[in-house]
Amino acid sequence: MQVTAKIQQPSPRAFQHIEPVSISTQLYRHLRGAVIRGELHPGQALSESEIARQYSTSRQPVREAFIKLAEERLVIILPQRGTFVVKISVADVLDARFVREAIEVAVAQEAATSAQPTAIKELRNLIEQQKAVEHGHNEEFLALDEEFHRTIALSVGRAHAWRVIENIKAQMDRIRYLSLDDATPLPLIIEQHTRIVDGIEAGDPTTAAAATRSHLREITVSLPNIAARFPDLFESD
Amino acid sequence: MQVTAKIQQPSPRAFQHIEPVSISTQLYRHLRGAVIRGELHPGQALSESEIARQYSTSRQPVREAFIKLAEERLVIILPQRGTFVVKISVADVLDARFVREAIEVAVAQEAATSAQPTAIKELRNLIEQQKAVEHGHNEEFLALDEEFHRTIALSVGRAHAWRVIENIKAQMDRIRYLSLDDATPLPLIIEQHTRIVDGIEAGDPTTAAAATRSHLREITVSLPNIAARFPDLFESD
DNA sequence: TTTGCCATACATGTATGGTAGACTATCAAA
DNA sequence: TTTGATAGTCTACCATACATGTATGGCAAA
Repeated sequence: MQVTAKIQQPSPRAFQHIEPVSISTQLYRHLRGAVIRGELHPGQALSESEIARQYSTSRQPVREAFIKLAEERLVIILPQRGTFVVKISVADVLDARFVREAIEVAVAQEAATSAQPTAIKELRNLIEQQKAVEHGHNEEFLALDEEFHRTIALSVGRAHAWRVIENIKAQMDRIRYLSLDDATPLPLIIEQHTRIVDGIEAGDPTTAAAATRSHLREITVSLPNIAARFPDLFESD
Repeated sequence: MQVTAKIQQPSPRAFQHIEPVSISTQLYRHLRGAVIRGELHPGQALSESEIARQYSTSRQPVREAFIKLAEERLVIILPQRGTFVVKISVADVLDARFVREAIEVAVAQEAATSAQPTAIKELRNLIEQQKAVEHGHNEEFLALDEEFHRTIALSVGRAHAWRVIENIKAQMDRIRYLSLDDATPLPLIIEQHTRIVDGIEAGDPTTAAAATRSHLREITVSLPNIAARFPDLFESD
């Protein structure tokens, strides 16, 4: 007799495959990075066929990459007119920052009450790596910075929360790349990171929250200056 | 002599057009609603060609609608295998709820300090409409519920925050549609809404925050029961 | 000079055919 | 009974052609 497993649907396998990254996904990642790093300028027109030529592919994968970028508000698709890198909006960045603060503060509080020692060790380690970044290697620092924040979120199992933050960060990182040299000094950022971990390790949600809050408010200081320095890259709002 | 306006980029017009909604966008909205309402069952396979036939269009718009749904984690696209309505994951819903609480609590606090009287009037009005919903017309109530939360966010200019919540809500609403009849009683929800507005009107961020928090925690009570009642619709995690 | 029409080029949107990979059913061999 | 090979059929992915709306420059008329 056969045990008939009730297969209600041709549902996806539990096993994961080594995902073959499609062309459209590769394009998406590539273009996303270029927009965030400012290599593609806010306001610049992107052409499906032009990019298809550049990457020796057809328009379709490019088009699908555009759709994903548009979902993330990094480009805007105007039907029958063109696709453009969205200009940065001061109001939008501040709104995004607000959301990020709300989420990360909540995550920090949670971490302070339930983070494992291994996670704290990992965070300390990341801070050491941040200290070791040589002057001028800002991109390297940005990667470590992102990993720091991600580690906190994942340490308390908040993968979804991190996914949301990841999108929001894209908008904020565009600002950081504009002011790589004269933004908040790295030692100050590192000190703020240290205070956050201190709060978490001490099991003190209030301190961890406050440290996270003040850390994430740095951008509100530099943003107006940057907007004034690069008026062409910003929405006139 | 001609005044040459410096047109630096072929940037998009400031004027908005009446957007001609593309087929792929229509499909996206349609399918999104169907997934949230549970008309398309978690785990169910969707086929590009099948849906294209149903809506008398080609596969391409369907495909692009799928991509947007996948970005929202409502479907999962497995290359060369199929596209499936994602099963509901208890852990994911709880994680989404966590994020939503973080954002909406922050918004409520802000509203308590800076909401305009017209906004409060609008909120009171929405509550009255909620009271007027006849027994059994739950979909109508859900729409008013969504408008209530959106109104709070927009009253303090947090459009971006609302956009994030809108995505998150999709996951949570799938649960609500599963338990339309025996979920939290409507009068209780209305009372919670009232407490939130009371806090906002009183200019008391602490009360507004607390009211929002407990309101958004309702789902944690009903979720386990629902998951136990519809095991097929949930990820086994 | 200004205005309005129109040809042209270019944009995204849609339709369709082909390809490679993944699953299933079938059947032969052990 | 179990295993393995294979043909057939499904899928998403990509390439290409066509449809349709938009921007623009030239040119004739006012």
